[in-house]
Amino acid sequence: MHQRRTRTVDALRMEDVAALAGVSPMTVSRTLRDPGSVSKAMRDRVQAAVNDMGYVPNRLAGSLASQRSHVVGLIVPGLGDSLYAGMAQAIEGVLSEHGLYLLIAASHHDPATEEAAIAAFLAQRVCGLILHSTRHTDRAKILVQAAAVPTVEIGRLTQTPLDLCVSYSGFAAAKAMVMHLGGLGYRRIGFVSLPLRNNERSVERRRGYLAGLRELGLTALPNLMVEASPGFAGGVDAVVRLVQRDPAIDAIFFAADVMAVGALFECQRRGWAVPGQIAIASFDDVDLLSHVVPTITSLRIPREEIGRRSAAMVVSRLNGTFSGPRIIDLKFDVMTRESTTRAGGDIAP
Amino acid sequence: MHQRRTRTVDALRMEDVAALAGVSPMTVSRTLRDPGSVSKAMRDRVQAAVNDMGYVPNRLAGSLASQRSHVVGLIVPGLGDSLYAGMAQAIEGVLSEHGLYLLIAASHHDPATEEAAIAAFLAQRVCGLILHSTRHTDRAKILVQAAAVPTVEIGRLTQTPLDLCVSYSGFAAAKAMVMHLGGLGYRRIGFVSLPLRNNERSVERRRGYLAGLRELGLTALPNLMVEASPGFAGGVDAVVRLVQRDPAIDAIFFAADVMAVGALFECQRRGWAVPGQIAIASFDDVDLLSHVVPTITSLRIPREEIGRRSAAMVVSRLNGTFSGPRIIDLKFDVMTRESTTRAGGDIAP
DNA sequence: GCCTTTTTAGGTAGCGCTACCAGAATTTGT
DNA sequence: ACAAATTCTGGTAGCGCTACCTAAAAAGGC
Repeated sequence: MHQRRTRTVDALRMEDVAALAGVSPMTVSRTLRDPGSVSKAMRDRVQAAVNDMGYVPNRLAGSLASQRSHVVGLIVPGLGDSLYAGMAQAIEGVLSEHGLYLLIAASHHDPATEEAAIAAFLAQRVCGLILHSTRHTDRAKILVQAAAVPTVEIGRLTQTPLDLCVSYSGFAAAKAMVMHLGGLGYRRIGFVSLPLRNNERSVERRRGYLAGLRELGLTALPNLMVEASPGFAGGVDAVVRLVQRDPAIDAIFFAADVMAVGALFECQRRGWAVPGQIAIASFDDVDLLSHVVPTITSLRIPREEIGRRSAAMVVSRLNGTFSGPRIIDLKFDVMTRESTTRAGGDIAP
Repeated sequence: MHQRRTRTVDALRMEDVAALAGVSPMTVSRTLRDPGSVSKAMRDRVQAAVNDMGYVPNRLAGSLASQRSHVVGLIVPGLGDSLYAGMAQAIEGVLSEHGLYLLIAASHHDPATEEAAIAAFLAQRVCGLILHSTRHTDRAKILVQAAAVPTVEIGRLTQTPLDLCVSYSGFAAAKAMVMHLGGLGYRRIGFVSLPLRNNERSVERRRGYLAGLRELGLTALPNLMVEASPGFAGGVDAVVRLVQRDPAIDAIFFAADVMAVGALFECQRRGWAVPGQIAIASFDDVDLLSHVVPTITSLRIPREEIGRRSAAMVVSRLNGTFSGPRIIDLKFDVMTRESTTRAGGDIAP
């Protein structure tokens, strides 16, 4: 029984703590995981030894032995976008309350990248998975199903989730906004979305826009629909193109991101009155929208709640206390603000 | 040799793959980790078996056995803030190129919370640590030092890092901006910061402001310095307070976050000309600043580069290829924009 | 062709922890 | 006070992999 690999300056083991406390390693293990199952005397001795030595347990070993990990994987298109960052924040908050940690990867909207991240996370034996995307490669689906780990999809309300889903209806939201604009009297309502290719969320929102128009009895004019790149610049570009195509346009609904804000600024630069000449509405209620002048009408999406609820679902699955629907459809609100005011905005100059 | 815990529907093990491929588990292990060390014939057989079975290796076991993990821990004040999110994004990008994954926790600016996260991450045996804060509890310092894991601090340029540091000088940056404003002819320069208490970064920036004034031969007026809460609202509040205290104020330097933007909007609401009546300058060059009307002069901070460099340092330490200074002082730029134009801004109406 | 050097494959023994069972200590019932 | 029930603690055997070493196979030297 000779020892091959010589232990050098390695970290402390339970055995070391146990020796100092004068108990068996098992008692140390139990004290750390379930203090109630150990008598007070033992518990105190162990705690003292742990503190004295500065012992940090090895959860890798623990997870391997118990077949249970404390890490949840989250895959979002990217962290740079404040929308995803907000969700991640909410998720992290809930998980940390339950002693769980968050492993994060970016998919960059690419299913193949997502698949690689899923495989890597499952190799790390995550105990749960939260995926923003609802489009996955076949192998990704197989991997997730085989791993049999709680998995929540949050980017879009899908009726066929891998496992669980928490989101809102982008269709209903977009439609509601169009109806709202119609109700205010706008008739030539433009629509700006991110590129539709490979983006179910954008497609869904556009369907909502079209449905809204139909219900209002308006015809969809191809001239009034454009795709734009994300960010402020996309909005700048889109508003200019739309006004060129149809100078009589009276409202524009920007179906993603901060494009609406970029458009507003461009209107200010060009001296186009917002509202008055053009009304502007946005999706995704970022903070900025309620601070710009004029404030921008938009859809308030329950971002934080999606984060919290999805994390909570994972937690309850792990506890075995899960009950309730596998698909949760959260509500959104139309936030009416100055940018769509009809009576001719008398905003301070 | 009876088996206690019955293997139920557990995941595949290397042994299973080895059996199918007709080789030993060791060969499977080597094929997966270092394909070059295995003959082509074996390698192909193993690869085929892995693919056929959909085998996902257990990295928990691998890391335990090899004493090497593939996870880096990142602790930031919060993910919601786009500044931190941008850094996290850059870090994730570099790490994923090297087969490393990112574990994230939020400290909420609290050293005790940070300590807990550090302990948890070390328990997960992260192979590297990136900390935004440079203020740590004593125990946190001891833990990090004892773990002997590459650790980079990125929030502030400290001369006494725990291990490594990548940042820029908040002092120099703030001073440079004040000098810039002075050079443009502004004389009553206000300063707005986040609460100074427990925030070294804010304190450092204020020192830079004071040093700048001194060099300009201006006296620091307590009336011109205020603290404000983060976000747009803080800027709104601060600009109003400053103008009330000293209506002759001619410029305001907002030393954090998006406060400058909030202030700009409030000026627009109140009809205060920016620039003209008040010039506005900001810290942290977020995208928004170059899109608002007028665009806002600010300090471009190398956020992404801090992220990339810090991740790269961890990677090179792990490879053993690390060389170079332990402290990296990245440069910043003063981005001159419309909000501080002196000649009386002739920006399109 | 035979022996030495270089590859390549396999066996064994842990990595540090926890599940499970057994045995010791303590409490309770009468 | 003694047996029975109820704690509590300890030993053993893995969890699934990899480091290390040995043995076999292939390649090279004369």
